[in-house]
Amino acid sequence: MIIRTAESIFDSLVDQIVAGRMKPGEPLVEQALAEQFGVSRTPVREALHRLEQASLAERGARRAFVVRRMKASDLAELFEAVGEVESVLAALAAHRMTEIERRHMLAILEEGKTCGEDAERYGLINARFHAALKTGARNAALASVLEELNLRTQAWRAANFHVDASRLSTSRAEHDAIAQAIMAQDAEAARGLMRSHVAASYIVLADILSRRGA
Amino acid sequence: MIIRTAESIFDSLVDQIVAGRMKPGEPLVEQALAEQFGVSRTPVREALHRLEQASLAERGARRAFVVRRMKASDLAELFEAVGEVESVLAALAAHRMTEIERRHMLAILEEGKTCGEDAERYGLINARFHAALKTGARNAALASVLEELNLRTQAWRAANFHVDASRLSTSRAEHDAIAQAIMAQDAEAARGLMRSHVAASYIVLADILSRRGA
DNA sequence: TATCTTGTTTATGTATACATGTCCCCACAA
DNA sequence: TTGTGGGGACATGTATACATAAACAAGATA
Repeated sequence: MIIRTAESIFDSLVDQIVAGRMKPGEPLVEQALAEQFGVSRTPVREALHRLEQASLAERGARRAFVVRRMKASDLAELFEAVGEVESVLAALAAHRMTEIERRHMLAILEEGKTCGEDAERYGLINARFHAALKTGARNAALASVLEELNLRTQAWRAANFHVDASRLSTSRAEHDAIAQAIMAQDAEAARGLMRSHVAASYIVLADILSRRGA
Repeated sequence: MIIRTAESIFDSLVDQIVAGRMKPGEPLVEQALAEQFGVSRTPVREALHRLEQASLAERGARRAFVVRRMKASDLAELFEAVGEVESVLAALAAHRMTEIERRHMLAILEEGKTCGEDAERYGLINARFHAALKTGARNAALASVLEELNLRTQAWRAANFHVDASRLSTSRAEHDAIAQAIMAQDAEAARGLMRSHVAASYIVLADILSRRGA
């Protein structure tokens, strides 16, 4: 990828952080990044500020930016927030999805069953399922909020990619249950199921992290 | 206020937009604002980008920034989002507030009853009540999300300040009901009551706006 | 008359130089 | 030994000049 604009620099940095190639605490110095990307400090500077607002970077020593460090409790709060917002979207989608959207949602899940144990491919299907709910909820403000929160969680999801893999069949079953509730237009059931779904994936992730720490 | 830094420029612009002194569609030109504030374009530029991220500004003609225009449907979505997030916070707070926090919350509401018809003073009490729930929910991620959403609604709240006034006694009763649910640790009741509470204030606001439009 | 081209205007985007601020470290004195 | 003050390094903050992109208008051409 050729880097020219501030936005592409932002995207590139997000990629590197989310993919775990830049680790928490690692310094993000304007001058160094500017030379690395072959541009001046100005666009790099803008990218770093956007990173800070996305909670992917924070101020470290000497006011310099560093890749954001997160405590375990921060991660727990973040996943709780994602779970709650996704739950709301699921509940709204239960009432608001059109017939076409419902069928589309079911088709996505069917496709997910053809993935077998291919975790990477299933991950894409998973994303499409959640995207379908986001659209079906008919609320751009909540959708943007969720995207912002997800940006933060992805740093962990990527670093601990095998969470999805270990939960693959469980996750499929949970998705089916959520879809069923939505088809029945049972908003409260959809909400509760989605909350459990997100919480379950968090628990696996937290377990992996704590084993590493131990 | 003396304007020197990018952050204070941002704050100043937020104030002017939120207070309705800058109206939707009004252009925000870097050069003009720089001269007005007595600084160079650089800090103004940074402030404008932050405004865009806060959804208070958007791109208009000639790629220039303008104060964000909102359609009625956007406003409805926004209030729905606020209502849902506040509901979640209320539900979490029902389980998590300490005894001290609960007493503090009740004290705030008692103080609200001494305001009489002083809408401005009651507005402050109102803010403190919602802030107490935000703290009591013990989730910084959700709290920051709510703050961001509220930043957007305030542009309307300020312009239509008398919404609070017209609903003063009703609002008090709703707050009492929410507090009661929280004291009883009834999360689902708190959630539902809070949702209605926000929806009710939106309905009044929308009514005022549609009368103006008519 | 319609449209395509091109110049001008107006705004943002980027590069570079300089200003400011913070933290570290070490000298030096109580 | 410890506390304190100043110099220097390093990183961000700001000012200014130049580059670029998009929209509008005027004029040439079919």
